[in-house]
This record gives sequence, C-alpha cells and structure tokens, in this order.
Amino acid sequence: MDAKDTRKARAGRKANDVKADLIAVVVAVTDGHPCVLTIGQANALPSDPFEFDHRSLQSGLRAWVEQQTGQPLGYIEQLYTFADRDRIGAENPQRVISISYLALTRQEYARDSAKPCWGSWYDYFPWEDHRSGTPPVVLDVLRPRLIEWAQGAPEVEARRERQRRAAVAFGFDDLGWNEELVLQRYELLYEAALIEEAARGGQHAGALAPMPGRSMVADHRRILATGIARLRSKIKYRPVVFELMAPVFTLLQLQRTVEALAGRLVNKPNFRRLIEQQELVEETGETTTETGGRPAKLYRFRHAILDETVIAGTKLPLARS
Amino acid sequence: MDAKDTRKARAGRKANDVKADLIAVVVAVTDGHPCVLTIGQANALPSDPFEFDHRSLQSGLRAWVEQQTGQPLGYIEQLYTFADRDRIGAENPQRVISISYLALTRQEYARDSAKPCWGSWYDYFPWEDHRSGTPPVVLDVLRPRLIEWAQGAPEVEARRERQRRAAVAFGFDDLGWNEELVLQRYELLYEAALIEEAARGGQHAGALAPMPGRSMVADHRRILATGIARLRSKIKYRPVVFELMAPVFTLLQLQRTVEALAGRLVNKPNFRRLIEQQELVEETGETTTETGGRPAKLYRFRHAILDETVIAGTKLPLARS
DNA sequence: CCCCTTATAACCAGATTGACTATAATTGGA
DNA sequence: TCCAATTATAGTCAATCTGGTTATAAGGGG
Repeated sequence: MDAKDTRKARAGRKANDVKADLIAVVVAVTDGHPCVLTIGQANALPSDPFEFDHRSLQSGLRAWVEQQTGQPLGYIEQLYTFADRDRIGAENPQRVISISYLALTRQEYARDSAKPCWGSWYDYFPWEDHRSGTPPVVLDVLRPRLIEWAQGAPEVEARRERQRRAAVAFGFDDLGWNEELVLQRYELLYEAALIEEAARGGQHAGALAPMPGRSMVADHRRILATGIARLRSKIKYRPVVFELMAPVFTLLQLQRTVEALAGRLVNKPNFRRLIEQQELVEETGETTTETGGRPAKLYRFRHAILDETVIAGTKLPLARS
Repeated sequence: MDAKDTRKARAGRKANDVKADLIAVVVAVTDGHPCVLTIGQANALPSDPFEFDHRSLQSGLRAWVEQQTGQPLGYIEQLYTFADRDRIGAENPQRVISISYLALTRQEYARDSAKPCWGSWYDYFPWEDHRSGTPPVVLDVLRPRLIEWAQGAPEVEARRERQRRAAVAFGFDDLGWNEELVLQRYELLYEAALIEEAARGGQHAGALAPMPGRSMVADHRRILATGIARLRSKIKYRPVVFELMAPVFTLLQLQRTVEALAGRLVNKPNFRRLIEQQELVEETGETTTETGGRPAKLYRFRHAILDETVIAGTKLPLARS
C-alpha cells in the first residue's frame, strides 16, 4: 500500500483505467417553480466526459455549463461520485465514474435552444411538493403500494422493518414530513419497485401499473434526488438562496423561492424576522407595486455578509468564552 | 450532449481515460487523542487503486480498510473527489482522480504491524487544538507570518482582503475561533507559503524557516483537513461520535472524545443535558470507579435512535402544523 | 477521618422560537 | 369617491431553549 508500490502495480494493468463523467444538477427558480436543466427528452441531466485539459473539475464544469446555458453560474458544489452502476445494464465493459455537481443559477434560455430545457423538479418527484398539503399521490398511490410492499416481506420482523422505514420516510403515522429525506424516499420507492427505473433490469418486465413521476435515463433521477436533498439542507444554514434570486427582490419573493425549494410553506412574519436579524439583506430604498396590494420594499443581498460571519455557528455547548 | 453521442465520441479517444484512486481518512480517538491511520513514514494516507471488481466504491473501501486494520469500520462517508493536481509535480502524463472517504473506527493495532500506524491529527495541524486555549504556534508563529504575508500584497485593497481572510480563519481581532474552518485555514497557510507542501513546486526552493505541522505526501494533508472539517461539522447534528466509543462509556469519556475532535472544551453540565434530552444513550446500570472520584454511571448508545428520529430537524420557520 | 477528585442534580436569567394579532398602503371595482 | 380585497409590515406573548453557576453526592488516598 505504499505509494510507490501502487504506482508500479498500476503500470501493468490498463484494465483498471476508467472513464469519468461530469454530471450537473443545474437549478433555477422561476415564479414558484424549482426548475432543473435537462437535455434530450427532458429525461437526462446534462453530462460531459471529463477532459484531460480541464484544469480542475469545478472550473471545467463551470465553463461548460456557462457555455451551454449562456448564464453565469453563481454557485457550484460537488454532490457525490458514483461508481456502482449495478442499476444500469452492465453492457458496458469499461467502468464509468460519475462525478456529480449541484449548480445554482437564474433561469435564462440557452443559446442552443434545441436541446437544453428547464422543467420543474416536481415533475420527476411529484410526492415531494407539500406546499398545498400532502399531495394526493402520497396518500392515494404510494401509501397503499408501500403497505403492500411491506406485507410482501417473508418474515414478520422484515415486515415491521419495511413499514417503519416507509413511515419515517413519508411521515405516515403522524411522524411528520421531513423534506430533507428526498434520497431516502427515492431509494425506498426504488426498492419497492414503484419507480420506473427499478423495472429496467428486466426482473419486473411485465406490464405494470403506471408509476409516479417522470423517469430519467440511467441513474440520473437518483442524482437529481441527491441534489434536491443537498439543496434543501443547505438553504437552512448557508445563504445560497440568493444565488437563485434576481439582483433585487421583495421579501415575499424570497420566501416563495425558499418554499419552492423546500416544498413546504413557511410562516411569513417569522421568516421575515429570521432574514432581517441575520442581516442577510439591505433595503434598496425602492418599492414595487407589481405585487398587488401595498407596495413592497425591495431588498438586495448583502454580499459583504459572505466575508463577515462565514458560518452560522455552533451547536456544541462550548466552555467559557 | 446526448447520452448516445458522448458514448460514441468516447470510443475514439482513449486519451481521456483516467486512473482512479481511493483515499481514506480513517479516524479513531484514544484517550483524548484524535488519531488518523497513516502509512509510510506516517506521511501518507492509505490509498488504493480503484479495482474493476469492486462492487461499489463504498463497499470496496470498507473491505479494504477492514483488511488493513483488522477492525470493522463503523461509519463511512464520501468526502470529496479531487482531480486538480496542479499542486503536485505534473510528471505523470495520465490524469488521476482521487475519491476520498472519511471512516470512523476504534483504534486497534493492525495485523500487518509494519506499515500502518496511528498518529494524532494535531501532529499535522498543531494550530487546530484549542483545548488548552489558543496554542502558542498561532500567536507566535502564524500570526506574524500571516501579517507579513498580508503586507506583501501589491495593492492596498488586496492587503486588506488578505488581513480580513486571516482574521476570519484564525479568529484574530476578537472574531472568535471557528473550529470548522480547518480547510480554509490550511488553504490560507498554503497560499501564504507557510506550509511545506506549498514549497514543493520549486518556486520557493530556497532554505526556508521550519514550517508548522508534519507534512504529507502529495495533497494528503489537504484531504485530511477536509476530513477533519467534515467530522467537526458532522458531530453537531448526527450521532457519529458513538462510532468512536467503546460499547459502554461514561458521559465524561464521551465529552472528552467530542472535545478531542472539536479541538475545544465544552461545558460539562450543558453537554450532559444535551446528550440526555436527545435520548441518545441509556444507562447500563453499571458504574465504574476507574475514573478517579465518585463512580460514574456507564452508558451505552441507543442504536434504536437511528431508526426513530432520523434527522435533527429544521431551521425553517414552517407554517401551521 | 479529612481532603481531594469526580459525578450528578438543581437552578436562574437571557435569548430564541412559534404562533398569533393588529395596522398600513396600495389596486380594482361598485 | 369610497369600499372591499389584497398584500406588506409591525408588534405581542408565552413556551422553550441556552449559557452559565451553584450545590450536593460518592468514591479514593494520605
């Protein structure tokens, strides 16, 4: 396991070479719709083979997505690196590593209008939008099928286990909805074969009941789920929402964007208090009447805040001060 | 950018094949010392070329580290995938992708005692241990050198900017120490050429003053910094500390482990309250007198908690209930 | 038997949070 | 013009959480 040893060993076996792909989850929010950039028939995330001349992963992705969308990317973050391609047909003899990224931008139509398009991510995950209460698909479709799946386990213990997992993931039995469990929910549905992608292996090749949500190529929907989960978590402790906003905005517009991402409604007065006390925004002095009733103050993001207090803080009960 | 297109295109250019390495940050805590598993002259993290027959990255790493350390790994999490190897001499014509992982275990001597060894991570980052107050190296060595570095900027604006960055990262000017900024501090020191790794490029090849902290091969120290930062953040919202504890432990032992990781002291009564109200532990009924004074109750981790309330919760001010 | 050390319990004030109520300023229509 | 509807913004209040301190219990060693 010495560095020299491994280097020497590698030279002999070309078989261990791999392909590397970059896959991007590019997100924008337009009037209440959290949108994701897709290609093809809106069933694939944009991806690009990793080129040798990329100076780094991050910069390579940035340049490429900016060229694709004609829009500067505000924020990029690495999501996850996938290599277990068990779920895809193993027709490809060479191993592929997918390095996935989350990128935030504002929606703009791409130059090459032929290919890329924006679509609400709730088209792919209709069970994730709880802004108007629990969506019907959860109670009418998923719940009965998940109960059925749980009953299908051979042993009593396994049945209980499945039921508990479903209840936690979807908030059954008054456990409450947790909007961050996007990936857990997707994987649970996959395991229960309630997701179209799960049927591709050929095991469940028969004619099945229609499955909820628009499917995607390969494991792209899983990657999208990872991105949504990450973003829903991140907006709570980092001011990344502003990357999705226009330069000036009203507090309600900001709130609507957060709600679109979280898939839940938030309490208006408390949301305002939260934003103001964190000093994340400053008034522009202008107001807008385009919102309907009383004119709303316009705000802009205080970019200085990024330098000042880099991180929210602690949850450890530190000693002395 | 269609899936078929890229597949077709790839077939023609073998040049874009890459090597993939797995690199592991394996952590254990032994009586107050946060230890990391190293190889060589304790200057490299264990790494392994990614094999074709690994079923997945995670399982491959788990099997390999368990074989290396003779110890079951409790927890594994992907850290980051690095591909920008600018910092290393570009002698290698082929691109290498490093997929790094964080793994938690309890310390045990490896079977093959020749190679792997455990060392305190504060040997590599002496400025990160604030349990006995701000360490001397920060005030006596780093601060003057960082000020010097800041003054070395050509323009006034750049000087201010450097000073501010140093102050935020190290808590100068009463900004307060933030233990999570491990990576930012390392990269700042690297940029200021106060890190041995930064001098390897040959730019600063002259005889230099000794630099703080034990250095590592390639960018391994940067990866270790990433792992420490991730762990320091994670212990605050996920019960991962218990992966580092013996099956039964006293609350003070648990506290000392957290303190070792965070590099800071915590308030004892408040720490106890935090642990108890989260119902993370249960009493075994036993006590131990090995701790010195009054016998301490022994506790064990409630594994059931992992199923029950998967995630701490929200910071969004949600509406209604 | 006293002192020292560690463990455990109880307490209190200030800050934060969740939920609700009241008032202000527009637009659009009667 | 004036009223109703709509949206914005300010304020209140109790419950909870947090940081910190103090007091008491239970062992070991001189």
